[in-house]
This record gives sequence, C-alpha cells and structure tokens, in this order.
Amino acid sequence: MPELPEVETIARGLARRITGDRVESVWLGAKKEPLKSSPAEIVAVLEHSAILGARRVGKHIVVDLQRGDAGRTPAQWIVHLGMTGRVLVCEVQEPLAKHTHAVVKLASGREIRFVDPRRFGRLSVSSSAAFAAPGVEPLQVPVEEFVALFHGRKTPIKSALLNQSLLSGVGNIYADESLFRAGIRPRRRAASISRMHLKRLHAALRKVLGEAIKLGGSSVSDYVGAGGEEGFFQLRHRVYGREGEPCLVCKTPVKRIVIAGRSSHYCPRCQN
DNA sequence: ACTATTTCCTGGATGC
DNA sequence: TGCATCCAGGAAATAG
Repeated sequence: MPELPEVETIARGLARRITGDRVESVWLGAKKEPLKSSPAEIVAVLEHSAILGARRVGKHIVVDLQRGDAGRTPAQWIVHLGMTGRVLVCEVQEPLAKHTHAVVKLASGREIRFVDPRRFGRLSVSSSAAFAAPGVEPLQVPVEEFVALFHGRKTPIKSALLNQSLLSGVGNIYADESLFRAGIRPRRRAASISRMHLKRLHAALRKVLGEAIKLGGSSVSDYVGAGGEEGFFQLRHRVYGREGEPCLVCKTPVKRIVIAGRSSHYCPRCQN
C-alpha cells in the first residue's frame, strides 16, 4: 500500500519523466468514485497545461501546472493512490491495464495512466498552487514539535501515527516498523509514552522512512513506481507481515493484533 | 475537541 | 471444481 516512501518514489519518478512536458488531452473513465473534482473541471484544468514538476505532499502526489490559457495561471493536479492506485508513464502502444480510470496524453507522445482496481484512490484539481496536507511532514518536523503532537492523547500510539491530521504520510507498514524500532507497543496510549521514548520514535520513524525511500518503497499488494518498477523495502520489514515468525532481535514470535480495524504487528518482548 | 466505528471497493486466499 | 465468505486498509462519514 502506498505510504510516504512509495509516494515519494512515484513522485520522483514522475517528476523525472514529465517535467517540462505538456498535457494534450485527458480521458476519464465512466466510474465516478476516483474523482473528487468534476470531470469537466479536471479536463479544463489539465488540458493544454504545462507541467512544471511533480512532488509528494503527505501521501498525495501533486503535479504543479501552468494553465495553457491566456492567464497562464498556476494550477495543480492532485492524486491520492488509496490502497491499490498506480500512476504510470506509458508509451501509447502499451495495452491499457484493467481498471484504468484516467489517461493523460502528453505532447511528448506518452501517457500518464491512473490505474486503481479498488478505487480507493482519488483525483482532483485545484486552480491555485496552494495544496497542503493537514499534518506535519515526518521527515521535516523538529523533535520537540513531534513530541508535542501526542500530548494529552488517549488514543493508542499506533492510531495517532496513522492520523493524517497529525502526521502526513505514515501508514500501517511504517507505523508498525517505527514502533518496533523504538521499542513501543502499538496499543500504548500516546499520552502515557515518556518523552525519551517519543524522541526515540521520532528518530526511528525518520530512519525507517529514509531507508525505505532509498530502496524504492515496499512492494506488497500492487505498489510499483512510475516506471512500473518494484521497491525492495519489504525485504527489510522486521515485524509487518511477520506474524508468528521469530523476532529478529530476540526470537520471540511476532504478534498480530487489530487496532482500529488495522492489523498491527509487534514483538511482545522487545516492545513495551 | 477528541475518539471510535462504519463504509467504500475488488482480487486473492481460504473453507466446505 | 465451484461457490461463498473473509480479508487487506486510507480516509471520509458518522456516532458518541
């Protein structure tokens, strides 16, 4: 599932491939679920716009545009991949994958395709350059600000990490992996965690996200980069998806519990 | 202002 | 073999 490192990988791959290109035309599928803006609005903003770049904001891919009309005003195309979304830059002759919901034809002759079997992903456009995620970026937030996020929160630390209005971009895999590395049980109430452990969590989260970005993300489920390539961080997972397997530190079997409907993996000996 | 629960969606895995 | 059921989970919506 695409979380911060996967979205970062896709956004970088996308930026490298499409920056400086121009949108010729847009095709949108019949299903309305993936669209947050109206089809007419998406077409109006994208068509004939120049692509200035692509970047990650939280779990969103933001494509910065300059409108092709007389105004040359800034605009943005925002893509959220949900669970199974893919954004691929393809040659036109490549066969259209099942569940393709949008095709953006470029002046260079290639196409950006949005494919999403489960349709949890979302497309939208904005007629400004102001898109911002509500939470703070985990790779940029200073440690004191990070610690303060959890002050007074009774919710389990795992739920707090997944809360996008606190932190932008952390999902199930990296929440579990960072909690393991920090030695904190996922069910611990956020407010009950010592300042020292929260500092440790801040460092662990940065480290795990940084390593995952270096390896191109985790390819579980159907995640691939903008060129269709897989990531390799799934080979470094220490607890996620390892229920019953020995902890890599102490050999105790990894436990799986459900928190807020999400499976959560931890070592009952290393995490307290 | 928070927190917890439900809902959306399909493919792959599992069970009888 | 075939059909039904379950499960994965990001985030919006809903309820408390």
